[in-house]
Amino acid sequence: MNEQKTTIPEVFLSPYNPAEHEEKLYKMWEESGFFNPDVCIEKGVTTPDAEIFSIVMPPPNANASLHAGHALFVTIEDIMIRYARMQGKRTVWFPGSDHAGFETQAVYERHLQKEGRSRFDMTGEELRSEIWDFVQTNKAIMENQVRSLGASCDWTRELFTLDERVIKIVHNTFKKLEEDELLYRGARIVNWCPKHQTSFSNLEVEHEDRNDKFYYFQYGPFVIGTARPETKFGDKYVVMHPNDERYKEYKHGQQIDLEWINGPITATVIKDEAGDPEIGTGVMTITPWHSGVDFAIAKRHDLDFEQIIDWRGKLLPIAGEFAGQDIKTAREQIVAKLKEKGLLVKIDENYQHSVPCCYRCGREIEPQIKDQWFVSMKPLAEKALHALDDKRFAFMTDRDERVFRHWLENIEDWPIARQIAWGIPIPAKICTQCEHGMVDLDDSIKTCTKCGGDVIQDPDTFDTWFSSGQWPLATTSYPNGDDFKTYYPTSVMETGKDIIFFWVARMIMLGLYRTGEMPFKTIYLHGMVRDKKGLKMSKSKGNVIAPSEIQEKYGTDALRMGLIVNNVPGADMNLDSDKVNAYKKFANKIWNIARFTLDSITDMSSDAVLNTSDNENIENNLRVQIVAITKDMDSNRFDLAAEKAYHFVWDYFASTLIEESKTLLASTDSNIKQSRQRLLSEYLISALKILHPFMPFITEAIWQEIPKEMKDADILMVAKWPK
RNA sequence: GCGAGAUUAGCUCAGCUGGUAGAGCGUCCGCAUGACAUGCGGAAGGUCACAGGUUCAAGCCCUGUAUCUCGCACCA
Repeated sequence: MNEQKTTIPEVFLSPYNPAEHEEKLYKMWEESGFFNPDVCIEKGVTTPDAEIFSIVMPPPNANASLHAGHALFVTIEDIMIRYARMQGKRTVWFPGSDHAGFETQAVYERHLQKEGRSRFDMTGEELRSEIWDFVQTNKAIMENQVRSLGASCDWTRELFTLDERVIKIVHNTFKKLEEDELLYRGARIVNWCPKHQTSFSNLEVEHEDRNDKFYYFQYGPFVIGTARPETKFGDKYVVMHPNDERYKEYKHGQQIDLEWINGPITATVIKDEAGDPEIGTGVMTITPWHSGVDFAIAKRHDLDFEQIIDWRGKLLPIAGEFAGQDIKTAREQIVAKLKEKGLLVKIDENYQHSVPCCYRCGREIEPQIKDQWFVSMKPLAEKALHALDDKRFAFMTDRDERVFRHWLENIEDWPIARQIAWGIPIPAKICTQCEHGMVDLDDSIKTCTKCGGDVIQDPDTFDTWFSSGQWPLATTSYPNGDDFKTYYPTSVMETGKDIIFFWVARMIMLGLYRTGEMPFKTIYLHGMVRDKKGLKMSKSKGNVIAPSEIQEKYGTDALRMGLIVNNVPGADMNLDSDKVNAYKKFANKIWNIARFTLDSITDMSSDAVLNTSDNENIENNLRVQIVAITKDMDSNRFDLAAEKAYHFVWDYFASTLIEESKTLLASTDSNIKQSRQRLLSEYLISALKILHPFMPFITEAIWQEIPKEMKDADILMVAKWPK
């Protein structure tokens, strides 16, 4: 120990203990007001005309604790924000939380189920009110977890997706879509989940590959094939390709009497190009109410529509003796009856197909016809494609751009209503007589504008993604807010690649639609966080890693480093606690570097002159590292920047510089000694700054122990990025 | 069916515009050395999936093959 002086603060005498510092430091940051750019301007940390850097946080669902994916996005975005702030940019990060309509309701329904209750025994109002309370509690927990991760977002600008401001924008968009004739209400095929009793967009439907039986039945003179005999009761149209030579004797519109499941029927021949001669026998019957393809054929030829299966998945009276049966149990019995009647030709036991399922419960989706609000997406998608062509925004990686483009070029209209209580109500009236729907923002419509009949409030709510798609508008207070004028378009949209269509594409389309401008300039999509073996985390596998547990065990800084190093933008990454532990050790290393450095410095004045070799060291070593790391930061390669910083600090600063300093500091030549002290001081200051975006807590904890004369700011968070 | 990505040390993965392979963990040997044993010094371990090609030079570029993963779409 150096006998001359003992300025070393006592905290350094024991290893770095994250739990001791993190909460206090976050409180200090939050109370300093520097998360808020207005305060930064007021206190001279940044200037009003400084370059703008803004991010809208993907609002976590207010229905559960944070998972590893949240920890990843908070880390990446906080790195961006802290880096920008240290560069003196006018920086803001808009936090928020999402009511997550269907998701939250589904979570809450499970709670109800545990209590032996069901939402179907409650009014929408009761359900809404209970979920509201549930969400308030979870929202607070979630926000504190975001804080614990070190997120330097501006809480004074926080927003919830059910706040008035959001609802107003969403309602106005709905109205504008109607005025621009981009909104229509019509009876179309929807993806209906018989369990959740709501419709979904195509994005919410998952396809499960299955091996099922495929049945061939005699249908008059034809043999038809189907995997779903239970839908066939109403089939009275037989479709084939117009050019199929095998069936040229049959004419379009020709009627044929034949025996079918429940007795004789009259079938009509339809020639349509949707009939693929290559599949099965080239002949099919159609069920327009329960199939999108069949629906389209029926529309083209103005055919009848009949519902066979009810909203709960049970057969309707058209099924005769099978009415009331659940379709899952009815199938075999129907086949048995057809066999009895001699109409079963054969069964292919090994038919491979993929079945649409509810992404949440896995139950088979039943296509149904339902009157729904749809948004015409093609005009909106074209605007987005033009913006992409004009390079008004860019993806970090080309592959994201290709995927995005492909989706937009093949976009389908968007059903935006959900039959659930938890969400933003659709401001519309529905006629009880003619089903006509009327947009009504101010509750002024009392009778049907079409038939004069009675109207009721539309009981549905918006698809969560319809409101989330307007999130950048809401957070910045479109259209008149100062934030909108200052921070829109935002600099970067950073979110998971799994929601590129759900969210990113919708924000782009709706943002362009409302403002004519892109909601953001750069899109950074991160991959999924998996467990240490690369498996998807799931409760059933028991491999879910809760960020809070990792934080407690290794510290938040270590978690952040574990999430960022080696994590290539867009690629999935594996979270391994051994890796996080390595960064816990690194945190302790930094701690001891600071201890050694501060202990070595006897003279705090910065006027010590660097000797030639130390000066060269700064120029050829420190500066070079800073430039390299800054370059990685500027290209959003935080994985590389973090790794460089790690090696620079450990392998050079600690292993080389400090080791050689031990002899130099003992020199009797005061110039050598003082020069060395100043060199170490510069290294420490720079290292802390470089590491701060990645490891904000420990770097700030050390910064707070550094004598004022040595530093350019009281709080590291607002110190200047080194050059 | 359309499209994308992956294949590098025992494990999990980096390697940015081509120049004799890197990290973490693990393994082996040694060590109290003005901070740190959450440490220090050292070592072993890779024909960079395979086959061709371009180049003075290829893990990196081109062609093909194999295996795996993911996304989208369709299904009578």
